Amino acid sequence: MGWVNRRRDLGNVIFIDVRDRTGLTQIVFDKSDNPALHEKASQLRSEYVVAAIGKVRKREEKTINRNLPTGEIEVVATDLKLLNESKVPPFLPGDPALANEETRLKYRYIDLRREPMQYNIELRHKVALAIRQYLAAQGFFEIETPFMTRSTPEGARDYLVPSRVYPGEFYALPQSPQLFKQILMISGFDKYFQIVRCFRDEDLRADRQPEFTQIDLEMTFPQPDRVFEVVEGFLQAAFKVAGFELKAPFPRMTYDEAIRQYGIDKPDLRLPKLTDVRAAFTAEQLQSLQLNTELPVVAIRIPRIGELSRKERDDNRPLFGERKDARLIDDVKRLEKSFPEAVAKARELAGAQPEDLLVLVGGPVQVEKSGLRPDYGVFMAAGQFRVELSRKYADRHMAFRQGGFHFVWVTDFPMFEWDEADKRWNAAHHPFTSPHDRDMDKLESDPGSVRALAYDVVLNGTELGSGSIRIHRQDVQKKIFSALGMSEDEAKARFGFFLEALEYGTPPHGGIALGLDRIVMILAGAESLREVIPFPKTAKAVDLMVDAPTPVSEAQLRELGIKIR
RNA sequence: GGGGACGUAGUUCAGUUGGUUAGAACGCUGCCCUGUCACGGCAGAGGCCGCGGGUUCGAGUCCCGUCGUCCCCGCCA
Repeated sequence: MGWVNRRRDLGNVIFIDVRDRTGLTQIVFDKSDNPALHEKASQLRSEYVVAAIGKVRKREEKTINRNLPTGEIEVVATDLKLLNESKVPPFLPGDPALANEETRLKYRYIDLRREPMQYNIELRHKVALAIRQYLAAQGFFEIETPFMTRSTPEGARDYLVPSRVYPGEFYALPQSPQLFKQILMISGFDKYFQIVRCFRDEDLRADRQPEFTQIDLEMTFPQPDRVFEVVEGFLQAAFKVAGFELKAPFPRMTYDEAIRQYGIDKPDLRLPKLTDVRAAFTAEQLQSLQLNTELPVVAIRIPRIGELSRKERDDNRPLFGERKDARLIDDVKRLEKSFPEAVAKARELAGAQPEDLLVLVGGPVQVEKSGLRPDYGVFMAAGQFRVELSRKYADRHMAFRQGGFHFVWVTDFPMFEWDEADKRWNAAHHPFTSPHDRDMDKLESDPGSVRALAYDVVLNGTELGSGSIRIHRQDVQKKIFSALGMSEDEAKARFGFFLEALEYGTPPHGGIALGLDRIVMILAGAESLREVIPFPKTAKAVDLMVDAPTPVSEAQLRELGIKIR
């Protein structure tokens, strides 16, 4: 039984490819064997649903189709049941030319019949199952937490659900089960996990959907190492499903190292490191290049790529020109004429081979985002530039074709970030993250230097997950709120229920959450989350199939006490 | 909120400097065909050129607006 994938009518013999979740099978109808049945088969059309009864026959040698797993057999039909007809579909699941995504999403049920989508959804199932099995075997309980909960104005915008019983009041859909899982630790549930939907009302991207799935976990009494071990374990299990063996433990680097060596807090270890080659230049040389002598000169070494053409250089220049916080000096060939010794020294410092391209980037810097050291801005810009370059050249240069999965733990994130717009410190991860013991005394004097027991797991430059050891002591939690400029009353109003829970014997605890969609996307080799989510939203957060969101009736609104202006 | 790309047949696309009857492939319909497997051959149907306005003797093509899809920035603790 299955769908008619293709019909090949040769006149007196008809071949039907029947498709189901497992693939294709050829059914043969021969007029000379059974004229009535052959006539019936000639009425079949694409996507009709059929049941064929017959004998499975080994194909003759010259009619074997090596391209098909079932290509050595076929079913010789003795009976045929038409279970359902189909309108002519807007596109055929077997068509190699892919329909426009708008059409695919509107007719998602047809799109999902396509073999690649069937593969992705099956992969998603298997990955989730492997993770569940691994965590269950490690003693984790999967415990559900509410979808209708309390709005927390921190962080992303909440999706709100109006309460009918309390007009004017709202539930919020969770951005993550963060506080519930911490309370589960306080409740004595030791090891918790959940593969759970999270909701954020923010603008979308190829790798961001308003509802997405996290592998959320939390445990009592862990060191970060213990969390890493669990995550590495379930990632190994998940990647094995797709046929990849991961080596564990994953390498680690601190946030500061990542910024210094890769210019970004989610380094792609396949790419070469950055080097500060300021020491190669004299102060006069830097001034003649109109560079701030206090700031680094970052060498971006691109192995075995040769010199950039004028056009390639110009194409990439805007990446810096628009940012205003860094300046592309030039590629080294041109600088060499003015400062041959300096360039030679810079090459040496960066460990550049003759065929390597060196691109130099320098200040001045305009810090926009944080209280980090000002030179980080340059590094971040450089990191971005480098990634763009690597994509551009990916097809031509083996240097960037190294396959494989390069995981890294990035640890010791800053506890706070300076919010320039609001002139205050924000929690870099979230306010329940524990600072390092050794930095406790700097919470007030120098918040920017406080490091947190927060960590990210990064794969090939993509952040897969983020977690921390949490604060389990009331007094520490109060200090953090105060460092964030939150009064005691304010903290009580927002998180009172949680602060109260903290007072009743809270064990040390910590955990992490990883994006399931992103993991599956990477394993599927997909470019967008929409390829691994059965019913995704468009970039404007619309479901094209069910046509949501929609206005609702006056009666519904009245019942909720809501007026639309 | 901002920037960019795209929108032509059911689908994927082409459409020259603005020029009179808008094309191709796949799909669809009919006929032919006994070993195809992206079957093949012949014939045919199928178009509000996203929508609205403007410029022009004349607009798929130029201009303005608008809607939709995609990508990026902001945003996403």
